[in-house]
Amino acid sequence: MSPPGTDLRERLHQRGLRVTPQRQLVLEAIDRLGHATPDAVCAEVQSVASGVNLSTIYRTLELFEKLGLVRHAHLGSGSATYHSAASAAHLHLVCDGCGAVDEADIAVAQDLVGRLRSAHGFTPDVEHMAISGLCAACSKSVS
Amino acid sequence: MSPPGTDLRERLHQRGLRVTPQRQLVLEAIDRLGHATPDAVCAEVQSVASGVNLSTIYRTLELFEKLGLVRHAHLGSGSATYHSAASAAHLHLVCDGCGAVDEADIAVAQDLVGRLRSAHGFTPDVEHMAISGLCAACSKSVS
DNA sequence: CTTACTGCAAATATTTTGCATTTGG
DNA sequence: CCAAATGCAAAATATTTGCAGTAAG
Repeated sequence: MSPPGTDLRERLHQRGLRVTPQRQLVLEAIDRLGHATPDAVCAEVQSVASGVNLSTIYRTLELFEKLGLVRHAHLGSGSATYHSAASAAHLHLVCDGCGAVDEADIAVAQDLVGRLRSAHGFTPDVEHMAISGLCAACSKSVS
Repeated sequence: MSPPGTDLRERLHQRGLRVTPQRQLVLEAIDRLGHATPDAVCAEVQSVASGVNLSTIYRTLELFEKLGLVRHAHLGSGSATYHSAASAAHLHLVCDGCGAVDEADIAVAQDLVGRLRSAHGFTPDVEHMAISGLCAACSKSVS
């Protein structure tokens, strides 16, 4: 295992980009948070260091996505959330009732993926999928 | 078949709400457009009548959703899009490459729905699902 | 040194809200 | 008439951008 940050250094240097403390902080924050909106990343970063501007967070996340370090998904009406690309691929289950976000293994979508491919020629991006509905707890309270 | 607009009248009257020209125009616009953002609905309405305020469009769409006349889905990063609830239920396939929106029968998700129910106790809202990926045309151009 | 990067403030875009006026029933 | 609905303008959010100063390599 390479020490943390090594991957970031390499990917940035390859393209003639620079390793800044802000970029390292953002990447660490994402790893710690799991899923997070740009705003949440900003708050998390500021709890460690003095302060990183929100614009920089946005620009950094966009860059990281281009570099393949993070991915984003749209969970409902709010902001997009970002998560480390290193973490296992998963589906997002967003509860309309309580807003909780659960994760499901992408294997549960295998059948769907196959059907969309053959019937529509469409190649779904399962990691990016957000599925809304009602979680176990909220299903009960409705019925 | 009842004449168009009858359904709207009934549902509004039932709740002591009023039938206004704006509400009729919005419903007609949604029917004509298929899928549309609030902004697009506004433009479509204004192409027929003189003008309906955007705030009114938002308030009207929210009301219609409560009444079960329309539904909305989040297709990618942009605004939510609304469509008639009367039209057949479907999944939205959004191409990351060209932005095209295709529709798939909800039957293709039957397996996924069952798995999420049994494994997570989660009841997905298939109509609301937006699936991103690459359409047939864009898949080719990438490879 | 060179130029990529950051912070800041202003510009955009999107959706919501308060309130005076209009209007459906 | 009277409560509901609309228009308008302002507020709240979310995201992007121009630019001058800072700092990585």
